[in-house]
Amino acid sequence: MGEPDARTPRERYRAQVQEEIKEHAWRQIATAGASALSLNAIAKQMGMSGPALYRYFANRDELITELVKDAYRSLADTFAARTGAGTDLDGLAQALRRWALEDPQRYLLVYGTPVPGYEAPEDTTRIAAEILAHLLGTCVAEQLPAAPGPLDSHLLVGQLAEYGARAGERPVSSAVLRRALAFWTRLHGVLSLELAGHFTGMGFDPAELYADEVRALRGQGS
Amino acid sequence: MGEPDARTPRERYRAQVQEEIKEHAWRQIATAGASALSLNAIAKQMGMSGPALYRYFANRDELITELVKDAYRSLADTFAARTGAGTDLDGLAQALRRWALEDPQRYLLVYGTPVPGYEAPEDTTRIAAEILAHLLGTCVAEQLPAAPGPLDSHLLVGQLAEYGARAGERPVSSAVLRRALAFWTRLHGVLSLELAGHFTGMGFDPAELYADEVRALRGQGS
DNA sequence: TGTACATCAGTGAACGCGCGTTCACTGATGTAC
DNA sequence: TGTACATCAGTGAACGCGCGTTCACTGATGTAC
Repeated sequence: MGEPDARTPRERYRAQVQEEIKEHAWRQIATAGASALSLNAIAKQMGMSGPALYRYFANRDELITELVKDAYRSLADTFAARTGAGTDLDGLAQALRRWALEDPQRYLLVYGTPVPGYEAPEDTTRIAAEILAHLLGTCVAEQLPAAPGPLDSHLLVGQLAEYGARAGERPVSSAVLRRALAFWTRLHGVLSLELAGHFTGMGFDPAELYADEVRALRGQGS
Repeated sequence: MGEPDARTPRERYRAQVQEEIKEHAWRQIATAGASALSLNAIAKQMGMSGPALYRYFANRDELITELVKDAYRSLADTFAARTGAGTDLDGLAQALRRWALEDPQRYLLVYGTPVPGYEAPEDTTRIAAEILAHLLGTCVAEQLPAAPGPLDSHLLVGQLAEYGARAGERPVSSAVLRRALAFWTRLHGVLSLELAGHFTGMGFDPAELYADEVRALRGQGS
């Protein structure tokens, strides 16, 4: 610990306040959703005047962009930590679920209904692709049973390959790609409905449904 | 045509204006999302003053509730029309996709990220259960390959049974229930990601991914 | 058929509120000599 | 070490806006006798 901090005190302070703003933003999103995010409200909670925030973010959209990027980054890191060692799909799936339940609104901010009028900048989609690449890489490494599907996208394979999705020298067949995408969509299906509260009052445990889907994807059962 | 309308002219007029308000509301939701729905804006578009709308809806929440109910009702009817005759899962799945793409925001309003602060009243969840019951009924009728799963919810089966989910006298096993739920979550997974634009730029056709999932659910391929 | 009354749709003014954002300014912190 | 200057964080007032909602009201439409 204690590699010397190259930043000036001002820069450190600046980064710290910026972080504090984001924390309040997340707390606000957690209670009222992303569309209710208000700069003035954040400022008030921090004991500052509204305009002060414009020292740290050009406008509301830029703050949201930063939150989206942080969310993607956080999930990408979670996946990266997993794919390094054990490389099991099970672990990846459970990590995803834990990450989602840890902060539902964070999950919904990136994978839920898009904020109307907000357009994600290019670098966020790059991180999103990196996340998908981790998934694809793990699918390749685990040699999943890959049903032949018509899905064929050299474009996507090419995009994902940039992020080391190849996992060794095994080539990515379109069947594996299809499998990885199914992995994504199925888990998202259960997760998003659970987070939206669509299973409440139905008398079963969403975790079991989730586990079932993981099992089906790995080839035991359908 | 032409069964006599028991309603008075005033009632007919009232219903007509109410319908017109909803249409404008949908158009607004389609462009800016549900959280941006504004009574004043609707009134302006209709050439009325804002307060006039309070003759037709007690407040903003009641209007949203009505829209949610209409959306559920619409999907339930679509399913009902299908399950009556042919009773095939394929048709049901395609009908769902068509219904979703026909008006993406309508789909997202009921199955997307919940509007923060808005709580769905009991009768909407009843229609939602009816929709699920159609699905379960079709699963039972088609005798899907049902992998044994731990999912067991007499509560849910009981709820769904009220809406004629039993489909003849075949009992609903927990395995079939699990299958029906997977049907729902998997299709929603593909659909919601597609509607949110998460597949754009990836170079494949979401319809194929969707068709793959339907095929897998029906037992050909995994 | 005509009159008296009740019902109800719609208006316009008003209330209080919070929003994003700009602007000119003050005061503290850092930098250069 | 001390002074002169530049940088930058934060303030307070202000702008224009749209929101949901209430209220007292006008005027048209329907109902009862």
